Amino acid sequence: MSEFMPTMADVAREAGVSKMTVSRVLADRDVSVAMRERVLAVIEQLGYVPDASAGTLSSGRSPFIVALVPSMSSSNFADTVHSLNAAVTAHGLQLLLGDTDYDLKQEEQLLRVMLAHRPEGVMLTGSYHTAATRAMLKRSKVPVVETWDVPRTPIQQAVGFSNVDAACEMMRHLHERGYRRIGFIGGATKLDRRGLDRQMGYREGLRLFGLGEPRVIEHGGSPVTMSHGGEAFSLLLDAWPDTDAVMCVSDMSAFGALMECHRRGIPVPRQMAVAGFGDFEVSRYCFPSISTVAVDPHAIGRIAGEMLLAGAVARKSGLDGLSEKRRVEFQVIVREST
Amino acid sequence: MSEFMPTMADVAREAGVSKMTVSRVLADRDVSVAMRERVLAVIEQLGYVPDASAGTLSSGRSPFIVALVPSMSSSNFADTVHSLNAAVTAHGLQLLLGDTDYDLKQEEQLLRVMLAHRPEGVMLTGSYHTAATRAMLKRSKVPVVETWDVPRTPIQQAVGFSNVDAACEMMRHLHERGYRRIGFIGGATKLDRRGLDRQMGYREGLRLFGLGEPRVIEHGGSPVTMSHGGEAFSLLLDAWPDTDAVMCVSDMSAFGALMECHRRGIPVPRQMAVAGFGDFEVSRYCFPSISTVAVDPHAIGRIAGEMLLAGAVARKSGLDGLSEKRRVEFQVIVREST
DNA sequence: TTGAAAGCGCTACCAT
DNA sequence: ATGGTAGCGCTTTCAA
Repeated sequence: MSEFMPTMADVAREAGVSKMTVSRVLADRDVSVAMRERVLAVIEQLGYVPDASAGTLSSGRSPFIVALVPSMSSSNFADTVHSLNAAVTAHGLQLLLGDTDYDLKQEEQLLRVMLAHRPEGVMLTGSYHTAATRAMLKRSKVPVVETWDVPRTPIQQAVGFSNVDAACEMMRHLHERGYRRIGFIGGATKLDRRGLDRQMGYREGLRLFGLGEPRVIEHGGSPVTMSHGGEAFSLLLDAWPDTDAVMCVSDMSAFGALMECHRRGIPVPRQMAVAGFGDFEVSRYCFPSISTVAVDPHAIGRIAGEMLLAGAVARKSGLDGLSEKRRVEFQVIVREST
Repeated sequence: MSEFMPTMADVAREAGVSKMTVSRVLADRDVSVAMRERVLAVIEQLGYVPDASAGTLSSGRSPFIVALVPSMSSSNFADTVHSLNAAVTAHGLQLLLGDTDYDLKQEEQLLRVMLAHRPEGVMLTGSYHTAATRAMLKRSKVPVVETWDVPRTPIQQAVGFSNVDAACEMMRHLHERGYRRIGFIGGATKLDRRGLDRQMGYREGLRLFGLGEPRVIEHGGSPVTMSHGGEAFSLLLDAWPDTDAVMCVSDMSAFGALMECHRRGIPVPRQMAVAGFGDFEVSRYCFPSISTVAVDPHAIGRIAGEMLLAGAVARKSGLDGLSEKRRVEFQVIVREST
């Protein structure tokens, strides 16, 4: 087998046509049926694969949409990415995916590398970014959508919900159920702004319903894990033994807390209520099932895709910076644990 | 603000040097300190971002490693990808990630698109692929590594373990514990070959230890979910009420089965043992904790990265097709559920 | 250490 | 419906 990698010129020569005809066949433009078949046969026979960088350079059109998430292991973000992917793939684009590990500085560096591919759009997670990140995005004129949060002043477009409000709704539910000594467990890291917003919602709920001083345990890094939840719950009980409900920053930690209750023989919800956030699979199927705040990660991904596509069209028409905010619903799902 | 996107030529002119000097500064080649600083200042001031497609086209070197996984939502694959990413990022490469949805035909189509970027390497999941996939890979001469399985005849390199053997080891454990009427629950789809291999291991275990006829429930699609597990477990009890242990194709379904036991008041493991596969977080922290087969997804990703990097070097030296198989350890982890 | 020229493989544009 | 030419922005190669 030859070491040789065929180019469009090879296909053209072999088929006895011009490069342009080959290019048109691949782009599905106007070519006669006979011609198309002849060219396709040669492509097949040679095993020709077009070179994307040449195409991009020549046309000025990139096939990429950049998507930056804090973690791919989180099913929420994985779901958002999956739907975003479906949305953009339908338009012939592909995802260039990056994993920031909950680190804004790393988000900035990743973005710098990825902008070199001149993407048609950029999806970011959250509304907190470095100044350099914002500057790069502004300068590049690329369509941008921030997700999972709705900032007061988005870079451009945004789709998400208020984590503060959502957490506060869960507090309303707990209060209505009669719980009065409610604790909160979340991560120790300042990097997870959505987690901090949820804690703010908890505090707002305390004030709103007159539930006294905060009982907050910050423990563990990002992403929040089940074991963090169990440990944090133990710390919470040490600090405030009379706690009658615990609100968790995520279903993962809620599950950890719930299992710790099992181990200690604490009946849930009779003696201790447990609330989660995110509607992860585990909270629906565990026993007792965990009350949680449900959002639709797929909707976020799908809408982000639509916004980016619209932004790409707008940019081509010379229009500047769409600026739309869209909110997705969140909903307190009451299950057995509260 | 201008609509204009600066090129290397702009930087060069502004700095009063040639394009080559700018290129060298960016590549960190030999340039005098004074010159470097002058150029970097202009780059900063202009907000210049190099164009990756031009660079790729000109140098013939792509910055991409392609990674194709059945699903990003599975934490096992997410972990593998994470480690692969760490390994290749250290060498200045970036991942082009694809999600096949457990569909070999989609794997083929994704690969076709991604080969257009002339990647330096390709990571595949599993050892089953379409003929066209194999042909493309062979022709492109790109370094390839198959993961999560160790095929008899890999396309090139492979890193993984035998799912058959691993499942059989779990059967040995169950047999030693005294269980004799063991069922198996897995997915209904033929697409998950690793799942089928695990079922084969179950059947081999039955024969090896003289445990009678198979009790197999195939239920639900890919990826396997917790709810599939609960439903399949119910079907298993309907079909073979005297079952005393259930081996599950994944920790997800094992957890579903375990929760179904809770609901039915079946004590675990006294009346029913539950075994999983994959050592997911949930199996370690649930109650009772679930015995499982642990593999190291991070090791698979890291080794895959090393193999690909080695393959890229070999290719540059004109060498052809490295062919190495590496096995990672698996281990039966005994917990409370068996 | 720096520069000039050529060319990577493709598509836009204008002809025919 | 098809072809020819120019050029995208960079790196390679060779020269100074």
